[in-house]
Amino acid sequence: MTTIRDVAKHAGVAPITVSRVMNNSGYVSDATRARVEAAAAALNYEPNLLASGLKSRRTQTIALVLTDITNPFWTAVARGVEDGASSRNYTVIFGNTDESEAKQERYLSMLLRRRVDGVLLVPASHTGEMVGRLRAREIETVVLDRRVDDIEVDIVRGNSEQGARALADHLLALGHRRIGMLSGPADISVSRERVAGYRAALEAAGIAVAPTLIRYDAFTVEGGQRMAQAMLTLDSPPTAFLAANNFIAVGVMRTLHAAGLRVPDDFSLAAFDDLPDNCLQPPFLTTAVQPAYELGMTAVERLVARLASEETLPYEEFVLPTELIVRKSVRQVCEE
Amino acid sequence: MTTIRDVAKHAGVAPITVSRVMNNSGYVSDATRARVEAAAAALNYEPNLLASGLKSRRTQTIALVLTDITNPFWTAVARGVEDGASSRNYTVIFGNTDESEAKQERYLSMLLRRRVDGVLLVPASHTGEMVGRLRAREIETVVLDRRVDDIEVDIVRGNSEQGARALADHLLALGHRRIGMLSGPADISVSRERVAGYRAALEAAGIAVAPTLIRYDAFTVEGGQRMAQAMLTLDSPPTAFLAANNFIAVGVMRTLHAAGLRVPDDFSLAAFDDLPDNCLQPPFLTTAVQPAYELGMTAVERLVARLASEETLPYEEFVLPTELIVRKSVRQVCEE
DNA sequence: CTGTTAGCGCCTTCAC
DNA sequence: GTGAAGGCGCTAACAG
Repeated sequence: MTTIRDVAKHAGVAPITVSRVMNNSGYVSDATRARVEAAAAALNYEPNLLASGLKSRRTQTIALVLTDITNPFWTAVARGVEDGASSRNYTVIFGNTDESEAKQERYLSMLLRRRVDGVLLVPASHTGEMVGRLRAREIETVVLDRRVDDIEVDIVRGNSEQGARALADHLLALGHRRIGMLSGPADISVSRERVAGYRAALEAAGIAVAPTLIRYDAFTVEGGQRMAQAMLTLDSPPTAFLAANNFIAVGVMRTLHAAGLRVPDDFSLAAFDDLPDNCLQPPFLTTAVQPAYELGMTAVERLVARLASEETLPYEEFVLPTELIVRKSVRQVCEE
Repeated sequence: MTTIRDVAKHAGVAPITVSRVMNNSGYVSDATRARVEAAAAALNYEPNLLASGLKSRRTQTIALVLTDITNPFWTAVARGVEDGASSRNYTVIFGNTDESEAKQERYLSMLLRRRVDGVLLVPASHTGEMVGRLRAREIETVVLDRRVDDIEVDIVRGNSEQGARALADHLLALGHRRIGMLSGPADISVSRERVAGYRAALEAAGIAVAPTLIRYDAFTVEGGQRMAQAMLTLDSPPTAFLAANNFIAVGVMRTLHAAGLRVPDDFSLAAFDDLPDNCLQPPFLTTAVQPAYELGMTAVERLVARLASEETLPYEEFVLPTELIVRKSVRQVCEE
């Protein structure tokens, strides 16, 4: 494998000059630059990023630690991150935590060993501990999707409260008065914010919030099934469901379908996050769509800006809007 | 940041002894080992993988170069790769080529610079050139999903021909005689193999293969739409479609739907690759399902085995079976 | 504009 | 079982 010294010799210059040409750092005359570039090309030289990272303490690597790449929402985020990173000459390494703090812990150790420049973190817990530990090692962090307690940090997230509010307002406007709110784990900020948006809508409409109509469970199909099942057995069940994410919505649909009930004829359904648009039937579900790709892209941009900046930037929160897309899963009700 | 020397000092040993403890290499007495481990823990020591990689020439990193992580098939492969790699202490870096050789080229250069130990490659072209160049740099490669010409290499792929054959046989058994084969780009091995499976089924059934009933286009929804459209305008259109991947199937469904035609009432449809199982309606499409996760897992396993092996292993081809799942998109025809 | 020196943190080699 | 020396390939800091 050819080294910087080989190129230097071939071009008749010192290794550091080759370094300056390859990195566009410092002054090099055009003539020298040309000679070095020719030599590098002739020898098929590829700089060793391990060596340069060891010396310069910058690895041009960022990590994306998320819950599960298999969820289409996160897939889109990951694609945004990868596009943003590779166009800025960063490489992405990624890991799935499956919401497990133990797995997150294991990844963290790996990232420290690799001396990544920065981390995009979807925290498995609501504490800022992980962020603090990264910062102690001088690894910049941008938190994605969720808030964390007790620490100031850059955050890039969709506007959960506004999105949930829009969905609930939409259901209310169509006459629904008993709306079942099916949320995610209670200790994750997005779950609480989506419930908060729901509450705000009901209160603004002067409707009492019934505790039995709010449930928390996993952000999964199974979670949605459990919650829908529970609500169907209420004395006075809801006329509409507000699902806090796409998988929960699928669980609701499956539960209703299994019970011989139809959407929107028997129950209305509105959901947070879109489903993959490559499903067979034309899109049907009324949703509040977060800009997943842009979330990923924004997060890398902020991280890279922070890495490139001389002075330390103030910590900011980037809240991207959520868009209400009305399709066909909600019907108007007239009486109740 | 604490180094191996700090730990050595703290434990009263030489740096090399710490190295031996951390890597489980060479003999270390239990007492010394305990002292070193205590020191490492006390100092929060995380070995610098850049430094160790520079010296040892092994980075514990593998790359996954695929077409587009956004396709649920590839997402599942990626998850399999990540799980397999992280359990063996490898980190995965990934890149999307979007089937572009230029992008693939750019990634390759990045991977060389990072001195990755191995590459899992979904080649953007059918030539073995990329594999050869990696091998020239002593980077082990396992090709995923596709075959390449002119070079021996490990390949892990689903059995395209068998899967297509099973789908075609199924359609034939239900009485279909005119089956439209909608395949991917003609220069990708899986496209040709799926057509080959289709041909074999027809020939075994003694049915002439009509050239107008075979088309090649992109593995996308748009490709599926174009091909379906073309076949609908034939003098005698097919009664069934065989889509060579999931996106093409979606394109077919959309085209038929737009034309007011229904599946399976008006046309039958069978497809290669499943759709994400989180679509709203219960799974409907009859498919030949490749074990995507296992493909990824198998590929890492082979790569890691190759990296760990003293002698050079023979190049093998791992062909995983494809499973026919009969659902509701195909109906029986009686006459023609 | 270009070069010299030194060292990043670790592991290979060889010695004891 | 343990250690000393040296170098992996690169660049920061300082000269000139």
